[in-house]
Amino acid sequence: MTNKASHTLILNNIARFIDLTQLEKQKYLSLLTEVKVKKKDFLMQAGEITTYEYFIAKGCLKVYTLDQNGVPHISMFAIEDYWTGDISSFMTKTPSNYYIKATEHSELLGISRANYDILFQEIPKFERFYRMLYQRSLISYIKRSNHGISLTAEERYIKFKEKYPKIVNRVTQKDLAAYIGITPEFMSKIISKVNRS
Amino acid sequence: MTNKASHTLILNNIARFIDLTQLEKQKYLSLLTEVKVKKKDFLMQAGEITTYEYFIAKGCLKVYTLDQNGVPHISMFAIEDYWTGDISSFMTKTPSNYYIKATEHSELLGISRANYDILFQEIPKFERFYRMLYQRSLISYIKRSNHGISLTAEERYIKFKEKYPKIVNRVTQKDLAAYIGITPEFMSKIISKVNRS
DNA sequence: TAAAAGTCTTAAACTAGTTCATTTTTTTTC
DNA sequence: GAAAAAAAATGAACTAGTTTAAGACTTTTA
Repeated sequence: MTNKASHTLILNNIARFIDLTQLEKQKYLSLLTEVKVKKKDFLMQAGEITTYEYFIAKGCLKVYTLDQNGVPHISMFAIEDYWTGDISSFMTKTPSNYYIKATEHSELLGISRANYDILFQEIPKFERFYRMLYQRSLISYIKRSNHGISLTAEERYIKFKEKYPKIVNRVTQKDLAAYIGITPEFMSKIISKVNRS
Repeated sequence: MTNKASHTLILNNIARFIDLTQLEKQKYLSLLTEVKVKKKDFLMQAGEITTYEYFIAKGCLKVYTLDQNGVPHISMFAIEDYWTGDISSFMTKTPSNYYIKATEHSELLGISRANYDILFQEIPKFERFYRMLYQRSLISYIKRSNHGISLTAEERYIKFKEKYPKIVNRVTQKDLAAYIGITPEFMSKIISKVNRS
């Protein structure tokens, strides 16, 4: 993937919510850093203070925590045209509880915390962009937190397939289980049951 | 509660993130509507398009959905100094799935969708305010959705008590169960177990 | 391309949480 | 302040999801 392709992708993503002049586009792109992550490599690990937020131009990553027993719980899968990172660590400058690992070779555009602050000073329109981006994420996390406490595992799996048809076949069943919040064994049973019926 | 008290409260809430001039404060307050809700009355019901977002000056409300079986699932309890509503319905102008009911006599300040749009035109600083407000909410919902799939009911109850000590004694056990995501019977068992130990 | 490592499946025994039914306690209402 | 309604407690029978273990299949690596 050339520079150009990832730049087009991120500018289109931003154009959903705000219009930028040519100059603003150039300024914005100049604040970004290109990052490549090989499959199975970490973009970040728990304990670190996250100094970047990322846009995914290509690839797939999983964002997860490990509980007291070392069991992983996946917060999100991030694919092309998604944003990821640990917004809590990024904003509060405190150590993260999250790991972000590439499940495929991935190409990202990152913005540092310093540049994120500069961005709002130089192009205040970005307050609106992030206001709308966070608003949308909020809506989907509110829904997800409700599903977590009100639906059965089978219902959560069916919802996931409906909402993320592109992701469901791109990740392992084990990772899907860690996202749905069940054991891989039970995930296996659910999938064979749902496919049977 | 006088006008003044609720105005002071909401202006302080906003001052956490942005500074307003006297004129801006007046302009902002002029865009708000006072609403009172009696205990057990609805602020809104599923099926309606939500045209207001609310700041709670006094009281306590529960935001919940009903599932296929008519079982309630509480998304949040909103008390003084919190914001509430259905951000999804409010933004997309589509019918809500949520009910909001006062569990105590409550006094709110509401902003209509029309005034919300005017607000950003007249005082663009509010983009920043909402960017930061949504960012914070997002952080706490990301955490909550993780807890829903990774913690036991007892652990979720203990976390809730730690995070919301002011709310835990203000709502019924039944509503707490609907928030934690378990039956009232099992909530009762957990509470007697936790208090015993 | 063989070996190693990881993933998926299946099944039996187990546990966290539900359901249903009944009684006691607290809150609401007239 | 008595009666009615709602909330909380308790217990027995049940079910969704876990644990442990073992074998089959697939992917990665040298």
